[in-house]
Amino acid sequence: MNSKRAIPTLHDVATTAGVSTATVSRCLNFPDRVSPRTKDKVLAAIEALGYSPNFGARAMAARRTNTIGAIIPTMENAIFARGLQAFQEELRLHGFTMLVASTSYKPEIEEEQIRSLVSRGADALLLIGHDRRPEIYDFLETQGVPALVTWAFDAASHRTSVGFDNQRAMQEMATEVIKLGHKKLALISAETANNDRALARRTGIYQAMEDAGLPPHDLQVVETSYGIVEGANAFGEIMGRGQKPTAVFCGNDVLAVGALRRAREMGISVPQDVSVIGFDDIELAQVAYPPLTTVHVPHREMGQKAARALSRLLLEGIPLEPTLLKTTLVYRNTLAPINF
Amino acid sequence: MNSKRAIPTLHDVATTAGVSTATVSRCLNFPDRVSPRTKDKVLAAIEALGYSPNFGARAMAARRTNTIGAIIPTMENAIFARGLQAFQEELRLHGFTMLVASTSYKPEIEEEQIRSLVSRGADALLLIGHDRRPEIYDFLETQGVPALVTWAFDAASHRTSVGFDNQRAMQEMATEVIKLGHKKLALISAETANNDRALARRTGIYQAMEDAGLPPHDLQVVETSYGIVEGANAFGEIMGRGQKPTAVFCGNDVLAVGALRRAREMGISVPQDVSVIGFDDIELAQVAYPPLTTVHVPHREMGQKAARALSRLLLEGIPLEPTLLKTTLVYRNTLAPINF
DNA sequence: TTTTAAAATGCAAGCCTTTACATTTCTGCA
DNA sequence: TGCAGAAATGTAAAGGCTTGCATTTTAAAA
Repeated sequence: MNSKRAIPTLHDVATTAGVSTATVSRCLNFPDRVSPRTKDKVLAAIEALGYSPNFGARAMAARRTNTIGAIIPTMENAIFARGLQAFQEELRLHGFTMLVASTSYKPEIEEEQIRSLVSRGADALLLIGHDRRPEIYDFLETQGVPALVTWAFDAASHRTSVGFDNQRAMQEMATEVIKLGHKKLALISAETANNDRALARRTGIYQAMEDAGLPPHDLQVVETSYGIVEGANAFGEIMGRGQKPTAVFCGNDVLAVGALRRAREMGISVPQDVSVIGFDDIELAQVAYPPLTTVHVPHREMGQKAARALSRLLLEGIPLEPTLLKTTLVYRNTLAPINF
Repeated sequence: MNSKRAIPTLHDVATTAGVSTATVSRCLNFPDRVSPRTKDKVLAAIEALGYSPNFGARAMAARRTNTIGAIIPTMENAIFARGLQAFQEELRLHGFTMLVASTSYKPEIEEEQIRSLVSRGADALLLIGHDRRPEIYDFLETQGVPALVTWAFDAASHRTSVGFDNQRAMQEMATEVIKLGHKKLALISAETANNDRALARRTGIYQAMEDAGLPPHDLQVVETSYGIVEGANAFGEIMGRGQKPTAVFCGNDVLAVGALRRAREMGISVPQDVSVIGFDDIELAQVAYPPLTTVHVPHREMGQKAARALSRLLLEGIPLEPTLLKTTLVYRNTLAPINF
């Protein structure tokens, strides 16, 4: 039947509409530069043929794609989802399309994905965190693809970032916790290798301890990969040891929710027996039981600002500017003073 | 400085390595068809130049992209994430790359995304649910892009699907609930317009009621959009009315978790005062408090099988085959018999 | 009407790869 | 050493679109 009907091209549309390919192309790209009558003919032909422009050819001829790539560690949880959603929505307003790729927190995969998105013609890239091989940045430079770092902020880095200060945020929280009398602290951290955010958060706690005259060395740290179950196990490990902490920091809310769950299973009351602190303030944090005390990160704002910055750069040539976003402490029900 | 250095092309690599473009191309695509010595030279040139193949040109010349597009309603929650992750992992094993796009549950955006992915050269598409305008399917046919429907199963549809029977699954659950003595039922449903899964789940409950001799008309239905907060509000609305149900079904786990939360806030005990039932069995369901009774959907299996089916089609020409996956009832702590 | 500028349209080159086919270089063996 | 066949490499066309420039049509002004 219709089996081997060839895919319609610009040329087919032009023939059907009785115009040149240039006109069809303009009709698609600059509708006002075409007379209404012609436009109608062309659109009718497009509709009749079921034509769809070939992106590759278009990208090659136009040397841009109106596409921005975002490379995130994982889509499996909400941490990046919300910010990304905002990023996409804002991008859409400016006529850009977002392409997402995920890396499972593996640097090799990240490099692969960066190359893949660049080769797919991404006009710019959104990256998470600063930490990657300089070769990658060189590559991006060679390819002329601007990249914006988010979810972290480092004024020192020459890579522009729109993000927040992971270390300071965690340090603020830790300072508050210490003020409440907690001295025996533990941290369930995401893996710090290749993850500057996790590292910065840990450093923030060390810093707060030092400032308070506590030996940083005393912080019990368990590193684990992402996931509720992983958080639960890490919590079990920590509370199973001799030296039980009175406050357990978690590198992110997902781990914290896991900790909360294991606490319940172990019959440990939060916050009476132990305080649990999260990071990120994703939806999960409010829903957890008890509702989680955590550090709020303005994910939506971050996504939106990142999108604006990139559109401005691409559309108007306005250079990227480092932007520091404020985090806030959200007190809910998992943190209590010691000996209350 | 390095400002206007042009982006390196295959041709540049060829010149640098002192070979023809054909050789460079082969070096990239069929490494064993090139002598080791030449390969070294070429790879060195590629490295030195920071070359990255132009995807568009490649797609155009090769007439395939090894890319499969997935279009999902939203990335904001875990419902699609897990299945998609599995889909991607399996795809990767077969040498394909996944491209994701999301639609915010809006049919117009979905159409746009379908066109966008097709025009980007997706060799095939993964779609959620059957329900869309026939024109879209015609378009896909014209473009020669196979599409596989998931998250739903309809043997009657001529669009092949790898999924589960939403109606039957919900019906089974409802039958059990009714067996426990529940007669006053409510449903917090996702919006059923343009969502055949939500519709099927509702129908499942109606069916179960009818089978049990209950008037389907008695089911209190509140439709709401996605989100924990929305679920909470819907629950509040239902429990604020005169006729209070003894069991509240939820179209998905996210809504259910919202319901649970609001119940707690209202001082309503689950399951003593009211039973709450979810759907999907995402991670959230286990973590909720109390752990949620729900319908388990084999998301990972679905993603994996979909990926296999598509790879087989693209690589070996084996036609897609409808595949029905089994759901199971997961009893946790939010469902209890009436008058217990 | 005629003239003139503006608007609409057409022509054709160029964007970067892959690949069928042609040609050259090896390899092993007589 | 010479030769056939295999392996490696090169040549050049094709693929679909955009866009600078040239040409034609339209509209407005005279």
